[in-house]
Amino acid sequence: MYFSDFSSEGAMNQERMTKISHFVNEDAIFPISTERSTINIMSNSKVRVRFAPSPTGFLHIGGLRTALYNHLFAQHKKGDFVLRIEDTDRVRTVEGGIENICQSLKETGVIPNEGIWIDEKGEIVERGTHGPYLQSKRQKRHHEYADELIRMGKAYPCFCTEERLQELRKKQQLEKQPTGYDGTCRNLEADEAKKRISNGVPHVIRLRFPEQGSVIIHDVIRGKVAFDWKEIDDQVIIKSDGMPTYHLAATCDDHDMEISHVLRGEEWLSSTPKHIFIYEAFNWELPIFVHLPLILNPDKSKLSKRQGDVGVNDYIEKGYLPEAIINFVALLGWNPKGDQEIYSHEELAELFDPAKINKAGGVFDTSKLNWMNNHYLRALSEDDYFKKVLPSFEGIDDDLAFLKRSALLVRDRLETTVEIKEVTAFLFRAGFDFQEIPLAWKDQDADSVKERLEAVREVLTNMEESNVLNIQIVENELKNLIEKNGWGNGDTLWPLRVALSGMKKSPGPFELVATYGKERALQRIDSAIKSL
RNA sequence: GGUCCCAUCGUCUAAUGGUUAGGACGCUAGGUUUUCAUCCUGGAAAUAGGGGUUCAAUUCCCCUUGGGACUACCA
Repeated sequence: MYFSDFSSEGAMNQERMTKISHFVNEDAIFPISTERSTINIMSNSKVRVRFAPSPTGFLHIGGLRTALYNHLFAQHKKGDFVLRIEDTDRVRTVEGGIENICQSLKETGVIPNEGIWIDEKGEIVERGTHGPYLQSKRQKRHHEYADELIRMGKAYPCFCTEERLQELRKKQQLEKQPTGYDGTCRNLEADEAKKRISNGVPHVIRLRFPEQGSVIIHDVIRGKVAFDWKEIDDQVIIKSDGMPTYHLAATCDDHDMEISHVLRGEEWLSSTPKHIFIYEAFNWELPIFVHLPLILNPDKSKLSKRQGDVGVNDYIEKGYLPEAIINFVALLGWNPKGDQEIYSHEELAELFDPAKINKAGGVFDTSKLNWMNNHYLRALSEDDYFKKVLPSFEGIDDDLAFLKRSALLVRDRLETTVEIKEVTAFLFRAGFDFQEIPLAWKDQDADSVKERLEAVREVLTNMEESNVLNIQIVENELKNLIEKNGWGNGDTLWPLRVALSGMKKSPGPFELVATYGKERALQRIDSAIKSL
């Protein structure tokens, strides 16, 4: 069985198979006699998971992790990973949201094999046999399900106005009462309801939850979680504009798309009873639920803008490598055990196990991401490194070879690709102010500095260009010079380094010489000598 | 207010009914070095509190405290 290695809950599988009733004394709770729908699906042995974001904003780090875990699980199980877009909220939908979600997933390598995707031309396309995957296109189906629910007595039309409900809520809050729908339309006569509908009275459709008893959710991460029905509000499933709400749409779509495992954020845990109610009403087989711990701001609230960048594209633009982002995000809430820190996407897929996901939320703290990004930057081949980093040099200098040497010079100390411009700026500066940064080492006098720099100039002048570009040869030559004259490293190398960098702290003199090349290095040294 | 979830170094985490509670990032001290970074070697740093169960609890149970999510005709 595909769920057999959820090692945590052997019994859970048993229960899933025998399909326990979640209702207590069902007949008493559902007095309206209905035929139970029997749309049983065959037990699907293939793992099918989905990431179902709404295009109400750009893909953020939390969404990426949810998508990634779905992806890793699908890869691990050789199952399907579906991307569905939940665009049922017309007012909050953001222009370009779908494109951004697809693009961010694409750039980080979290690629679904079914559903919505973006092609090379940037066009949104749909792939797969369970479509449409744009939720708004499934409206007809959602209405069929809603009608069926009404027929079964599991849902009812509600004519309460938003204004009245808002006032009700306000009053409840003021009186410190639990907020919730007061059930005004719950027991409306069928004839009366029909009359109002045909008269065009605006209405929504609500689920009719049991008034007593409880539901138990079996969650892979959290085990059994119980809710009392009486705490749960009759949920709107069709809005007055005819659009379904998440609860109906996602549940029905998951079923229609034969989703076997629902991996989603923990914020959905408390509405899962509503979804189970729908599965039960239709006698559908439940998926396995995996509610992921939240990713948190530094103050431990749910991750949000306001407290820093959270968009995946923000991090891409800042110069974080996809491998680093994926590695970091994967380990935020899950860990394959052991002391390893660096994992490739393939390794993650190989090792991924939902049963080992943490319960507690995790703070998104970028300091480790920086370290990781530096690690991946250093692991890149030179060519790949140049591809990532050279665009930041646009318009700075025409000498490509020099730019490449400059990029290599600072590679080890780079945390993100975009900071390269700032870190290498001194290399391209016209001249330095040696009044500010002393060329002299400790209490060295000016004559000594001059002597050393002139000697270095002579050595470099007599070297072949190709040798000047070789760090090791430069080092050998200059160390010979120092030894021959009985000088100290400090009183020769410090002035040289400052002459070349104009800074107290910089890369070493040998690598600087080799980065500049003969002509540029000599220019720097000359101007330093002149300043003395 | 109600419901539900959660709790190991600052952060991400590992571990077990018996451990000097491990690793990583960050911080920090020293070494290497002309400076910085790298690199190497150290250091500080955690089981929220209180009750049980047990020979033994950080681990299992309960309570408290703290944090969080949800509480929409948003997802």
